[in-house]
Amino acid sequence: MNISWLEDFLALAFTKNFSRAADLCHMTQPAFGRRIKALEEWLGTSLFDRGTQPITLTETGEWFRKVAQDLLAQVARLPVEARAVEESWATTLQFAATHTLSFSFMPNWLRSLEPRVSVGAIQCVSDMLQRCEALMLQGKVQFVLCHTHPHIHGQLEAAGYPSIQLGNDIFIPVSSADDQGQPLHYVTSADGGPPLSQ
Amino acid sequence: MNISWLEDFLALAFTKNFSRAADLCHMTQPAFGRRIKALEEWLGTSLFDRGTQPITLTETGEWFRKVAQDLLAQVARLPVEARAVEESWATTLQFAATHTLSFSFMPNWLRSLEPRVSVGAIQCVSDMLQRCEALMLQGKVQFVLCHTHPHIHGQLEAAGYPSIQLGNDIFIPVSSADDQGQPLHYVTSADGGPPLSQ
DNA sequence: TAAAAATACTCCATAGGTATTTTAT
DNA sequence: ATAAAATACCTATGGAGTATTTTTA
Repeated sequence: MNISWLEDFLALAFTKNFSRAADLCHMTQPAFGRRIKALEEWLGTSLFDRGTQPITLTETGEWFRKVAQDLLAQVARLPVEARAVEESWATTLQFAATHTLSFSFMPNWLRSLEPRVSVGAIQCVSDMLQRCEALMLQGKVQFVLCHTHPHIHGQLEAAGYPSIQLGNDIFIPVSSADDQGQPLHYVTSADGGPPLSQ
Repeated sequence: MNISWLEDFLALAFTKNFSRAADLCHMTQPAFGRRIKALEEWLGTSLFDRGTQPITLTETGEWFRKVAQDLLAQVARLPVEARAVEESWATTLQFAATHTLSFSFMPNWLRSLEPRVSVGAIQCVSDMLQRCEALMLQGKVQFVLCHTHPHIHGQLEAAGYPSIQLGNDIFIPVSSADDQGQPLHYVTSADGGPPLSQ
């Protein structure tokens, strides 16, 4: 099956004339005829009655009209929707946190931020420390929330990811440097409470 | 866009390995890689993160998984549905009748048949005599219900379509001869009332 | 008889294959 | 060091074009 066969079909259903429809589809009449035939063979039914002049749609053809329109519309929407999904994802802040912190510290912390900063969509994966670290290094999350841990500390700092003390032994490593190596997102712990900015 | 790109995508989303997926799709790895790239370019978003081993689906890719499955299922249904439409159409008796008869004689006649014969689906076009005649000759209807008219009488009989007296000046020409020239459908007007058979 | 669709045949562009390089763990 | 993806280049097949025949009204 070829999606463009559906456009061919609609053109022919509209003009009821192979030559004219072929023009609309920027093709020659024989090429166009072959494509319609291919569609009919794939469907296993004939869509047009060639025994009349002008040609007429069979009952199946009449049914297929709506089907083809719907399918084409759906397909045309895909690139638009895909970009929308990507966009909405790009504008949500990605956090990774250890299981404990994601249930204890994080909800309270986010709630405490709200009065002072407008926090948009936030996605938080809760996982083992090791996995959080991997997500950060893969660029899948912009922030990791975890207890101090010499191992990560060292590895991330060495990889050029600064990390910031939040309170007690909780800190947030920062990732997503831009092309010039400047961090795009960061967290400060100024004046006893951490505003979030982008 | 190419429908088969969706199958490629699903294979890759499943195996998370270009070479393995290429095998599943009976292709070489470079060809397969190009097709995935083509799909991503058409969508305007990347679906896989190549910077990891094994590769991972992006968020958009995760979304596209369901979309691709749905679309493929829809497309796969088309040939089945098309045949169903054709089949149901083929088993309904096609009538054409003049406007007057379709409103006066025909309803009563059909009702009178019911007790004696099982009449399946029936489709009746109501139109001018001339158009009914055309439908019959085009094979779009199996029966025409009309008042006697020397012109049609002669033309149809000459074309090998027998016609049967129903009552008064109403008669039914019979069409749809099979390959051997035998009429497939016929109407008898035996013993004062016409049973319908196929 | 004229207009349109089907057929026969040729040719070329695109899509796939092979060989190799690059990349990530 | 190894397994996997990307790149470069070549090849071949499917699909489009041209010329012609067949059909329908």
